[in-house]
Amino acid sequence: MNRKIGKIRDVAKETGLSIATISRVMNGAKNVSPATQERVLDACRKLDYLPNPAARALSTNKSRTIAAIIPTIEHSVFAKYVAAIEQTLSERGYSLVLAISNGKEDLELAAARKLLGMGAEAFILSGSVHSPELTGLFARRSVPCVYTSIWEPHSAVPTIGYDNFMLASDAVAFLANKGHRNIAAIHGPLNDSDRTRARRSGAGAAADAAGTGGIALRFFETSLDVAGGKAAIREALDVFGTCTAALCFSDVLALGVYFGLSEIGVKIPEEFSVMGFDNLDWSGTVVPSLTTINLPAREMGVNVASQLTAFLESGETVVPTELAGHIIERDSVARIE
Amino acid sequence: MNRKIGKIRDVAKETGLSIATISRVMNGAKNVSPATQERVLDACRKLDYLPNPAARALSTNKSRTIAAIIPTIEHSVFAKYVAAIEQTLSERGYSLVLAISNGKEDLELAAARKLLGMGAEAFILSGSVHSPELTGLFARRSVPCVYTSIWEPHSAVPTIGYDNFMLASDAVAFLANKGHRNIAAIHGPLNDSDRTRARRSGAGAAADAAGTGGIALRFFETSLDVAGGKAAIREALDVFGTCTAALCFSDVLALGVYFGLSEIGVKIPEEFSVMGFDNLDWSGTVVPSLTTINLPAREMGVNVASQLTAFLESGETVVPTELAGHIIERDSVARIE
DNA sequence: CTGTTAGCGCATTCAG
DNA sequence: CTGAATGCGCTAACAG
Repeated sequence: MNRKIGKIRDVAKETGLSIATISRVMNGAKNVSPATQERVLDACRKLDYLPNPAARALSTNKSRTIAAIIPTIEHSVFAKYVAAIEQTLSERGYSLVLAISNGKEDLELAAARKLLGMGAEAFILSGSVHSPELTGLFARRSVPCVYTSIWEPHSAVPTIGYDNFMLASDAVAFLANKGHRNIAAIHGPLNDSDRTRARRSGAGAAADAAGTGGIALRFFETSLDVAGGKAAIREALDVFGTCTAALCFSDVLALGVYFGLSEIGVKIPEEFSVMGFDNLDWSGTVVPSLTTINLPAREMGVNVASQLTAFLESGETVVPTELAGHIIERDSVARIE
Repeated sequence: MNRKIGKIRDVAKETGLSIATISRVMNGAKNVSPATQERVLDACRKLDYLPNPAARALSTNKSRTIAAIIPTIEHSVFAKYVAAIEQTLSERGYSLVLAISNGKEDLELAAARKLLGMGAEAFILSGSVHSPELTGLFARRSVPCVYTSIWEPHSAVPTIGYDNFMLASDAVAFLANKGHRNIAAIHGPLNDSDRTRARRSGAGAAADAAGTGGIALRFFETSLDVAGGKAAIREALDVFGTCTAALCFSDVLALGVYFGLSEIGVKIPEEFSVMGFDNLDWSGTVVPSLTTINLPAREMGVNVASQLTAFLESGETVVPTELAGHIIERDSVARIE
């Protein structure tokens, strides 16, 4: 019991007003005379009073806290995304509680329970695959929730994100259009990510669409980091020597491919083409600059945060939103015959 | 007012017990018969009851929430650090509220106010330079707080981290020992980071210690990203053509240097040596592998989180802790004459 | 424009 | 081992 910190009554006493008035100015109610308003504000500063958040939350049934559970925050587009969420939430007077699931459903569920038990008013998840208990929990308590990094218009839960299937498909088409017929697709663990699975399906579909005698596409699963990319390209070259291009489902993997290739003296793009996914901040700086797919990480963060707060504030229903991703053509993919 | 969610009274009614008993089992009190305990737990599951965090916080005056304000979460060692904090806090039943300051004192202060007003029980900051209002605020309310990423044994606020001055100094000594006499030190914005300033001082001190005719060290300030590193090495080569090595105060900058050098066909380490700082996960994978300084980001996160929760739980005072960083010698630095 | 009053949901004495 | 009563600090009607 910290007796040092001022409560609303102390401010009331100090100003000779009632606690109701204090509460009013703390909440920006309009029906307070400017004079008393000033008086109250002064007293607050003097006593360095801050409303007790728990009491306020108990009264209003609102915590002004939103939870995000993300697969990882390290080496990836998620960092950018989280930063955007935090900023936007912050501007609107909300806080972000963060949990990391490592892509595991059980960890995600546990985190969600904890965060709920911590007062989170809404949840931001990644992807559309979650444990049934989780979705049940949210449904029963009618906790607003949105799935991000994906675009699934028919999902029961609103999605805000990009179409991974289509984007990967576009990437393959792009490569095909440049003359590449044998493509190694390098991706992270399938188990942990429905986004990766969608991208894989999309790439496969595009390859199939090219018809017989069309595109040979082989997949290489690896760890989602630079070392993974490096190992994968080595393997790809080994077992799929005819491939002329690598499509990496993350720029991080592409960076690994760069170094794997550099190590064995293969020149990009003259001898081998590389394409990424994410458009991380350094992708235009590497040499050669990386042709990749821009994912609207920042917009996505801003969008979810805005919509969720708007819903919480005024009940505006969250509208599923597709954010465009697009190919950024730079120098790492060559046209070949 | 969500009338769907169960309150403690509903559970009491359901089990025919009193709310006090329910409260007891929810809090793991020992003085409850195993039988009733079971009964209560069943009812909780059935009604899918979760204690209201605000009410609980109001009663106990504890929110089980810890705030971290970090300069950035993108492209850097901070992501790893934050992940470690989150995991550790999570294991101990605490939540992490995150705010990003971009290294600006005013943003940091604003964030702190918000987080305090949100119920954060303790704060994790980076570096030792903070606005006086901030420190005053914490002091008056006696909010536990620790400074991280630095080591300053005499600081009034406990620090948990590494000695940036010493580490940078060691790095210069290491390079000098390899025969380098003209070194370009590349770093991010000085204004935003006392860690950077400490590293700069340390590097300078080491150079001076080498005495007259010793080390020529020139500093290049740039943006803290890959592009910044690339631009800086170009400038360094331009105005300090005699330098034979670049000491980068972040691996991210070193990566930029790699590409800047690659672009103009300068070979590492044969023609130019590069040293980093951070030991990011990819630093051993790049080609050539990067000689850098390992910063104990993960340990630091675990340490702060553990100590802070221990303090909140049982009042164990936070003990300032120096975490060792050390040089990881790999292939990017050559010995020269 | 300002004051009074009644809970918000739970932890916690204190009895029994 | 269990129940009844009190109050945490604040917001939100409702009065005036």
